[in-house]
Amino acid sequence: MARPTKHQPERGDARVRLLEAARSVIRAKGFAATTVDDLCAVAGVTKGAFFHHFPSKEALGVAAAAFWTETTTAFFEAAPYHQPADPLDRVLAYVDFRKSIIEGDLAEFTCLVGTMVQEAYGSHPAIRDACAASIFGHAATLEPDIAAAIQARGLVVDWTPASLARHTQAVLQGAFILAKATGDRAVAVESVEHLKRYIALLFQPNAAQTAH
Amino acid sequence: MARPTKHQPERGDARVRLLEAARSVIRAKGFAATTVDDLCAVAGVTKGAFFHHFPSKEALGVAAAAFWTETTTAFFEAAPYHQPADPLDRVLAYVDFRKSIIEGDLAEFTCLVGTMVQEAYGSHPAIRDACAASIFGHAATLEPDIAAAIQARGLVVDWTPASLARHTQAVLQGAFILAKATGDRAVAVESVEHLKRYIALLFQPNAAQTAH
DNA sequence: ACATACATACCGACTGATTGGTATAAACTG
DNA sequence: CAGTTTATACCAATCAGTCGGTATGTATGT
Repeated sequence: MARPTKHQPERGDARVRLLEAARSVIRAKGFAATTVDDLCAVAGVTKGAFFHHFPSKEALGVAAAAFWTETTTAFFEAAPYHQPADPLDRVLAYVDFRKSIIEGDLAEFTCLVGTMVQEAYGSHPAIRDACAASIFGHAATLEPDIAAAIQARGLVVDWTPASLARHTQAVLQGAFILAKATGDRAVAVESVEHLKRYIALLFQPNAAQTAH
Repeated sequence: MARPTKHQPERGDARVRLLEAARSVIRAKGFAATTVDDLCAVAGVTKGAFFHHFPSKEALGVAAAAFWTETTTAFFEAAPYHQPADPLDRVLAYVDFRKSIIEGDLAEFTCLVGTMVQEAYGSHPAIRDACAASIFGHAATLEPDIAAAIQARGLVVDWTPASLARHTQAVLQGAFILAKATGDRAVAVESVEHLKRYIALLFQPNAAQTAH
């Protein structure tokens, strides 16, 4: 993957710099409003380099989603929320961890693929699929802990581990939208706290769990 | 509604048709990818008419958000979820109602202002503010019933009615994103059911409510 | 009654800037 | 040298926005 280049020793190669530029610019402006020239300027490359590495702007969108999947997967695998011995504690630690990384600028903590899929779902199926794979692939990593938490407590529930895992992602994506609307991350933190409270209540003994 | 007067011949015809076009096209393609020509074609008017009614594309975005607020406010005021005598039942009926209107095409049940604010929050502050007013104005309509439900049960809680009201909107917005990613509304319905279960658990007697 | 003056609603050809994408050559690497 | 990567110049298409013009209705003064 990484090829040694003496052409521009300090900076990474053009492809990665373009993907990093896409990650930040698209999160701030959206996919459609981001121009190829924007990305070239931020990455410090020319259009020739852009179209050498990506056949089209849409292809860059797909690659940016895949790049997002790679980097976030590594990030969450290395995160400390896997340490608790009890599976429920791991799930709650995940939510706490997600809360703790809501820091800094909006474009730094919001989700690239959640932003992109809103614009791409109708016009760019390839981007939509890459975003869906990213979101639901990440959600799937939560399922084993949720399932183990149910079993450890002998709970009988009318929902599935997969659906709760997806729900956590829905809350996060929605929290990001509200944060963008207010310009304040506090409203996002607040929703994540409601999510944590929900999970705690779900696993509380003797809770009558009926939604219908 | 109102017959066109002599002084205002066919008033609102072109303007309202453009706003209705914006409502559907922007929900399907996003704000940036929607062109003025798109809107004119769908509304059946010319560009001259567009710029007669709106000074800029951004101004149309603001007007579309205001139009969305007007129409949805009327829609929710007329909805049947206000009927139950018990305030908690009204809140749960609201969630059920939101679930029941997740029907048909994605661009028919998703939220215009939630879609727009993602693209506009950085580049178009006027649109962002109009979207924020729409989302949080709607959330605020839930607060009295939530507060009444707390009081009716003599509950002591470590969260506010306003924060729970905002959380309902976060879940809905996030549910729409997941639905756009899958192309299937089922995943959105699923999250709304988790939301309902959460609210039911919050108001269940003897629930130890601690999130921290 | 009638002309003048003005306001509103809309039309559609046009424009200057910008867009995604291409052509081709130069520069670097092994 | 051969292959890969990057630079520069360019293009056709498209974009938001402009502008002169038409049609219709209202207000006012005489």
